[in-house]
Amino acid sequence: MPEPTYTIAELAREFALTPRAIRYYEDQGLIAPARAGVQRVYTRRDRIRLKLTLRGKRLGLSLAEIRELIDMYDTAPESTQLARLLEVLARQRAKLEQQREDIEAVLAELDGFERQCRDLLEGAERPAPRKR
DNA sequence: CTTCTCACA
DNA sequence: TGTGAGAA
Repeated sequence: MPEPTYTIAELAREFALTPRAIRYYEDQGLIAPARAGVQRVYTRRDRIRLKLTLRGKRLGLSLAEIRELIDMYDTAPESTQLARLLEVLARQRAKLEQQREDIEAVLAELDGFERQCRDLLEGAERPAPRKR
């Protein structure tokens, strides 16, 4: 059985990406498909790397981080790879928690403004009784 | 289908 | 982090 291969259009369809995005990932060093003349030929291995790339993206990792992890996938020993993965994940967790703090601060400020607005509105609808 | 470039968000 | 257009 020969290796199954894929065209860029096939992978684009399978992973719901544009061919352009896949070429962009290649530019960023995440995949390195072979060529048949000028056309890219993707092997099962390229397909796996693309899948790993998308998993990294779901975790919110940068393409540079994903590239580093993917490179280790076929170079560094697994223990090294897993240790590095844990570092990246810890940093990502810290980043998300910081974002959550920032969002909560803005939400609190929003609460304050809303309260002021409602107070003003109430004042207009039910004006203070005039003195007579 | 390909490369490359410029522009845009 | 991508996209779209246009040239070749």
